Amino acid sequence: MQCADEARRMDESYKPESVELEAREFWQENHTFEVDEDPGKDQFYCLTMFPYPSGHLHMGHVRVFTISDVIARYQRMQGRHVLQPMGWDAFGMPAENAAIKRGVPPAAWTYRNIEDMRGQFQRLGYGYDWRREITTCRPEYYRWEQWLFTKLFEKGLVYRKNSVVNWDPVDQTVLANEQVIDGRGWRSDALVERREIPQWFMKITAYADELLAGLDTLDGWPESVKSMQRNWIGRSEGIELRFDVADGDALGVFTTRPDTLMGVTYMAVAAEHPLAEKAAAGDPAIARFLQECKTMQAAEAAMETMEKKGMPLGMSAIHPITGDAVPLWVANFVLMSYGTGAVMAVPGHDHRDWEFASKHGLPIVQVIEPLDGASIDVREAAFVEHGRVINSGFIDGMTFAEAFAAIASRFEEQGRGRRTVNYRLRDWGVSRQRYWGTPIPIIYCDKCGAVPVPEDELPVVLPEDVKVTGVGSPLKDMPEFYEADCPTCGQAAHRETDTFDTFVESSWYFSRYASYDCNTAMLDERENYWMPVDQYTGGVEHAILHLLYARFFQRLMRDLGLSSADEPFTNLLTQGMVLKDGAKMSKNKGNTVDPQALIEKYGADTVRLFMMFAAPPEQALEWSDDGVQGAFRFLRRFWSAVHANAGTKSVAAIDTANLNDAERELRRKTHQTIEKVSDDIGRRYTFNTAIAACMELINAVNKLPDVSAQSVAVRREALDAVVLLLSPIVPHICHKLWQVLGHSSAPVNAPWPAVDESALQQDSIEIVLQVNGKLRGRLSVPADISRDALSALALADENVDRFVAGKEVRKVIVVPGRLVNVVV
RNA sequence: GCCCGGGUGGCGGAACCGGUAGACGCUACGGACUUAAAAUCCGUUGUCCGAAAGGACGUGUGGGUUCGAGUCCCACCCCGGGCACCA
Repeated sequence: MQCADEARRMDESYKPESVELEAREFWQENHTFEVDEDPGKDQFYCLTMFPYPSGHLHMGHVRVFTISDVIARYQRMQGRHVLQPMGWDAFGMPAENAAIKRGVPPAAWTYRNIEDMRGQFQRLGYGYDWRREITTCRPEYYRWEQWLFTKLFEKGLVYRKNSVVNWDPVDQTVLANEQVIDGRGWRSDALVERREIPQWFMKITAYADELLAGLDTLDGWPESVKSMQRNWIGRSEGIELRFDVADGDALGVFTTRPDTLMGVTYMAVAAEHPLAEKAAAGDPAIARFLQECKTMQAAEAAMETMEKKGMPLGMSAIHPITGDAVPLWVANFVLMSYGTGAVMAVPGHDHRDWEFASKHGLPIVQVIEPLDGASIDVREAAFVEHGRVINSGFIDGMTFAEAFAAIASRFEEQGRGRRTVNYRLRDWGVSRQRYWGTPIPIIYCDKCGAVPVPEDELPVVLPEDVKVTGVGSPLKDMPEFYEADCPTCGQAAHRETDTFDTFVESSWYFSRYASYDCNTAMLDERENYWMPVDQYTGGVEHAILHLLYARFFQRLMRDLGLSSADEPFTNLLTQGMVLKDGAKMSKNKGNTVDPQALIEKYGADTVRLFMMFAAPPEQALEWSDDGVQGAFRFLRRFWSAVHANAGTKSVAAIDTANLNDAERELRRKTHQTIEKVSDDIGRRYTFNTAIAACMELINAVNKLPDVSAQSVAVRREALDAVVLLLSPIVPHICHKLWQVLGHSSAPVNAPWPAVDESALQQDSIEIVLQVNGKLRGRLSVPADISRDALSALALADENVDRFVAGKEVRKVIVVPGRLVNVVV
């Protein structure tokens, strides 16, 4: 007897490892997640931002891939034909750093990491079509990227120009912003210098207006992301005008505030501006200042927070209206690469100009007054809002728009300026002076210049067996790589040794999953079946760069006839970070938790459940070991609740007319839960509240212990529902429990449960009673009660009466189905 | 500095359209079971006053709108993400 009990208990106890293996084998044997194009089916493309193969899975990965997998599995149960692929963003700096540290070539290190991580992903039960796996460092992938670049070259959408990099004078190498710490090289500790070198650019600005307008069509994107992109593109209407400089030079500037033109009291140019260099030639102090400006980081954040410095150049510009002399300064915060490298300064009506003027004792003049006539003093603070023009001669009294038009027309007549649109967005510099990246397919010929590598010579293959030292790219020491014949004239030439920014690979991989094995073109007609991505999920840190570049590439591919979609991602979900002790999990901080160890201890379902339960996906998630334990406990309760109710072979049909109150209430709860979970997973992506609702339902099942046939049937209905509702989140345990409940199908292939509206009906509802907005009582009333009857009942209530107590009732507010508020 | 978020019990969070603040879970405490421990189950758990009934206070800070504000408006403080070569 005891032995039999023991045996049954063993059988019924939850053992994640075997349960999860069984489910995984089922999916694998049935090729469950392998999908091909089927025009008769409603397709759904569910994609996660692919990972960099760092070698170890971290909690951030588990979180984002689980979110996406839950959505994919839910959509599948909705009857959609779901594609969920996976791949590797395999080029990047960490491989070079590992190579320097350990002497392993980046390629070998990367491939090894991919093997390790693929195994970990499979253990987590994600429903990927692994046949479509993409690895960006493989020539069969990047050859198409090289091909695209040569097409863009032909279309004039790429060009070469000088631009600024961080130069480490000791290591003789270019540093990434991340490698500059407090203005010094991370390895050499040398003061980093700004250096201009020729680099390739893609004309993203040619698409600025379209990228901006496209945001209005992205109803499935978070407003915050769209807003960040709008501000990043930074479209502004203004005028471009020319200030003459004393001895024949001219200074072009752009302004969005021509109405403040009479308030210009000085001009500032960048250190690299020709006028600054001209002044420096005759003045050692200016030359020293320009030299000082070179030891400055390229990052905008560093620039904006540094001390604003400047000095007069001893030259003047001529004000285009008054003809007055305006002093010319050089300033470290004006950048040669932004706009014209010069700004007109209006300290009375611009914060930064005001600060600089105050510091250097430059005059501050008021030329705008507030429309409401409020009194202001520009000596105290800049007034930056639009207003009415004053102290400005022919434009006095005008509004912003009137003054803008008047100034623009005058300059256009004089040929001194014109109306124009300016963008904050700059063209995308794609050259990197690094080895581990896609070779830029260009050959430099002394006679023919820069020549794209012809299609039949692609791919330009990156040699993988190299020694990385950290000083320059190994490609520069490999004549077998860089020696080439000019494709045009055939004479000896040399190959570009720079590689692409790794953002280039991630700007089109989503399309390639559809045409993953096509070796005759970048994309084929299958692209049209899957694209655009229905649901894209990834870190909010990619809100601007990656997502903007991908939107740009989508348009490039469209304009080359490779795709018909304007936008690559219809719906976007940005997930928050995983924190521990309030800080981002990172190796540096030593606060990481290894997902692998947890999976071994509790199983994949527990880890998935905790991740989805601890916080809604967009928020930061605080790690908690106790919370993981709690998730495991819940799965055990879930397991035993199902087993406790699975004994009866045949379950009676539910006779809805003959349920007692408790049974009817449990049924209502079952269908309320189906309704809520469908909305939480399908629309709101609030997986935490979906799980909470399922927990409540299981608690309610356990509280209905009656063994009558109808009670058994109602409990089974609830458990059938909850197994299906939780199956996208904890798919392995649900796969097993579905069998335990006597079903021969698998939840992954089952339809999503439907709500029985009649089960939701309620005869009486609870109404809250308030006096002056404070809760004073509750009332159970018929669901269809009239407003007047409700109002009368409320006033008659003794709790309400206690607080009304003879005072005059001024108003009674009735919110049907919710509350009555008596105002006295 | 600029752009975008966030701030609710001891903790993670819930409250979806301005209508019961604290669902669900964790922790802690009390109890049951056990020779014992673990596991499990039951109960309590925002703060203060009160024996209780009940009351007052309470969503970063200060103001405002409203019958009613965690939710809307204004100002401020703190924390996080991004700022173009980390991915």
